Amino acid sequence: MPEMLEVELYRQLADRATGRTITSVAVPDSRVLRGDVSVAGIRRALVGRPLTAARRRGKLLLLDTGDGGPTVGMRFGMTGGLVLDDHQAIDALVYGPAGFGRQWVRFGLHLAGRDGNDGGDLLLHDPRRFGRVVLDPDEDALGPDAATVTVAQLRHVLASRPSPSGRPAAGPPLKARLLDQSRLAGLGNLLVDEILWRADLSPRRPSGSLSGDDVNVLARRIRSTVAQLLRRGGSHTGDLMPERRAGGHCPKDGAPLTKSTVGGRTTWWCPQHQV
DNA sequence: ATTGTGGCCTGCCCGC
DNA sequence: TGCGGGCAGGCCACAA
Repeated sequence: MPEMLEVELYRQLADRATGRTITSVAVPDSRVLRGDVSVAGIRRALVGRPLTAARRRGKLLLLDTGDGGPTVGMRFGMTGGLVLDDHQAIDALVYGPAGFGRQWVRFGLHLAGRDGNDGGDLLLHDPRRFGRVVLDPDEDALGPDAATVTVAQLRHVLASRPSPSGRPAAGPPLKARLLDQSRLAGLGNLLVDEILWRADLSPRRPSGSLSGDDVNVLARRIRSTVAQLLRRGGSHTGDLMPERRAGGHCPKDGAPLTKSTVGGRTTWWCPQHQV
């Protein structure tokens, strides 16, 4: 998906619809509901209710409704985008088709403004159909948000249960742990590669092998990288990104980058300084 | 129980 | 130009 930075931009856009009332719900492709609720059910739950807040946890966008209505949870998959009043939060996702296509709208809330006049539409635009809409998602199934992760929280994220033999397990690769949304919410493939590159840590390092200082530095790197790339405008604005390709070199020391699969995802890193 | 794998989907880009 | 293969910022069900 869009990672947490893109979803934060979606949240800021959706926040402009706070105070408007849902007058109808469009579900051109019911697969977006994943069987969690019927089209009729989601209409009953939402029509007539006001949007009261736009929140985010990790990559999950949360739209609260008033008058006892549910919270609408939106996940954006790999190519999902949010459109409000014909305004796109992200002009073109790096791995999605550029621009807007009416045929790629999978879900829509038609809105009325406070004065009762036409209040526009909030649309989920998702060519690849990996996005999902759910009612009242279990927010606590997600770990703490990466934007504000503390050292203590990160220590818990990286900790491994002792093995049956009693000795502490080395744990899965560091990158796999950072991508596990149930332990830490928000980081995706590009952000993790950028963060580990900045933190001088190999994505293959066993997650339980970090020293106290390592964890301290990594927590700071996560927060600062998230903040900086959000200011720059998204997950694809990292310093490693331009070199994340065949023949790419480390912007720090010029070493040829390594490409491999770690945590099930394509991973680029510098074998020279990431250890 | 944790961890790894395949599958879900579609569009784009590259090489033949 | 046309076509096939490989690839993609995520997540979920499933197997070991």
